[in-house]
Amino acid sequence: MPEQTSKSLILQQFIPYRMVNTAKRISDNLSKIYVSEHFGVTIPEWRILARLAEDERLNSRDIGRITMMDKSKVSRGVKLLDGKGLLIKEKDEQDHRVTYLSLSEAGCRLYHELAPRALEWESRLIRVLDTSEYRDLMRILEKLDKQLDSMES
Amino acid sequence: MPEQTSKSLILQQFIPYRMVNTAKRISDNLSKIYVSEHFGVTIPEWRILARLAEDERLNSRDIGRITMMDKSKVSRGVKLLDGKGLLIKEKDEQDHRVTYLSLSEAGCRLYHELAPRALEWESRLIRVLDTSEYRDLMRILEKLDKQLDSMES
DNA sequence: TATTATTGGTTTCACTTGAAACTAAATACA
DNA sequence: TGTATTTAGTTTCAAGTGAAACCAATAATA
Repeated sequence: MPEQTSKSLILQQFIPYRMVNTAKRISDNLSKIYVSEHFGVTIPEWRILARLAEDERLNSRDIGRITMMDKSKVSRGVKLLDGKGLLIKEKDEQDHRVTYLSLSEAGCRLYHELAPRALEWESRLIRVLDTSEYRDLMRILEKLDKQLDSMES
Repeated sequence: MPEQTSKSLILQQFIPYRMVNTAKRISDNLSKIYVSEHFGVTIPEWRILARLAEDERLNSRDIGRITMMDKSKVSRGVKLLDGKGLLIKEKDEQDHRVTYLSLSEAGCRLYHELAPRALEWESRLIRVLDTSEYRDLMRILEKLDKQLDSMES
């Protein structure tokens, strides 16, 4: 009987480890753009901003669902953005629990300052991938996401 | 003059966003195995454990450098593992600042309980990728890491 | 219509995190 | 030598996090 049947775990070849490490580096580096670099926006704020730039009049719940942030995070992000006058809030007339959020003038302006820099940073990052690799990565991420859906349920 | 030259940012197609989201889901799900599932090991502890299983007699600094954890995290992880009797510590005779760490009997045993489950979880995750996609992903992660190295400097 | 369950959103609380300060030891250099 | 710098590792502190409790409003059901 072999004393150690299992294929051994080598951290450098362990997908979860690699993905998490690389993603953290990406997040840390990119976030420097909006967090420090004179914009003073947190990551949750940035996500909400970006999401509202794509779709007007979302409520917190929608934003949470779409961006995979739990409701506390969204709530705090919204509070911060609102405090800076970057949002427009509209209470739903029918359902008084929900508030629709959109970007104010200032919110739009900030977004249009930030987005090009974020895109520029991304393009510098993925410059090392050729077009097929870029498509591969997207497809792989989609597949992994789908698999996670099924593993979570 | 065009009023909006920049390619617009769509969150779902923005690599940093996608990578960070997927990696977080992976981390959250996998960590359930060792955090809760009757092992009670934190993520930093697990990383140190796994790393020491691969290489004996590392000091905290080495572990930090290799696993990309800052020294506070390593320090706390080591303290926890040591408190459970999972480590062997040896002070360097020449340099009294450094302590070499190895797995104790119990540490080895715990590792050999955990590793197969982690690998099993990984294999369930990547089951959706065909062999070429698996290789693609590894190569892409390597390229991104290398690019991050150069962007950070 | 009263009662119960559900939902959108906020807040609390215990825990984790990383930057910075710190300690102790070793090294460099005057 | 002695003084300044660097390094291994710990601790402190302020901030961020998510689970759970909570509040108010709506929907479901008796």
